[in-house]
Amino acid sequence: MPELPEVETIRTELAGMLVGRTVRSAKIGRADIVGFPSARKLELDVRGRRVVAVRRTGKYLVLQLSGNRELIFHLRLSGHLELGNGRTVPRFERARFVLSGGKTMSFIEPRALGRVYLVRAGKHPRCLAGMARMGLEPIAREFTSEYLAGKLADRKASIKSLLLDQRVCCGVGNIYSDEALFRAGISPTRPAGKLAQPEVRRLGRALRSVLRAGIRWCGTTLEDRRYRRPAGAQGEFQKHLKVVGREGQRCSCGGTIERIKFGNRSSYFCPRCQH
DNA sequence: CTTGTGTCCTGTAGGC
DNA sequence: TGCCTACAGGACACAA
Repeated sequence: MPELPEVETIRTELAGMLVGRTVRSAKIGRADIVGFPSARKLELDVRGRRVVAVRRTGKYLVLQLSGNRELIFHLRLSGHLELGNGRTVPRFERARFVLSGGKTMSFIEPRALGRVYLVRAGKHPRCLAGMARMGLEPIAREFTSEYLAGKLADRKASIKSLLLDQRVCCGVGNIYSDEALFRAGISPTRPAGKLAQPEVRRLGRALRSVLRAGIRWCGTTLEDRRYRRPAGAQGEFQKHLKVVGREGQRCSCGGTIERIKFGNRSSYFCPRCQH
């Protein structure tokens, strides 16, 4: 569930707290959340490394460490990172990093689908292959309507499913894709290749603006999900959602928001605003 | 290559 | 009260 705006919010907050500190120790509480190399190897190899920078690429959070290492997190659906002082053990803590100065960073993941990886900088194992194949972020300068049009051309799959494909535009997930399609006035079920040029332009602009707004409001915290900022605060963008979570409610146009299923995921839209 | 489907994972909500 | 099932969904494996 953490999408680009949530991970970017986490990145900013972590950077202020972590950069310059050294990882004193790491404890993996549950081995299968380590995607690479292994729980034991990660614990041993991360020790003593200094956090040089905190970066983000798509939904991946990258802690750049001294000695040419990257500690990479993917929070998937329910993962989050929490800063603490070492006095308490949060519920669902799967990994803990103790830093110089007594701070701790807990990797909390109730569903255990999120992953942490420790790799040589730039050298990604097979389990991180998706990272190398990611498309441009909609907030990148190079993300033009020509770029988006090229990705959608001749594709028969629905625009909704392609927006979720990280090779098309990375960082977008279920919430922000629905909100962008609403703002662009495009139905999620439309075959991507059938979008007209002005629609693609509108969609590109909508993606950009909705992600920027998500960042500005520090992400989306929905009632039934667990996104929290590392210091514990909630996001605020849920107050600005137009369709997500509003099934059966009135759209500002007077129509009723609907929810449809795409395989395993749901998509919210207004059939009167979106065509 | 493209597209659709199943799988992972487990707390929570809702039904009976 | 308590058990059971469905659901949430990002990424990837896999089938057609």
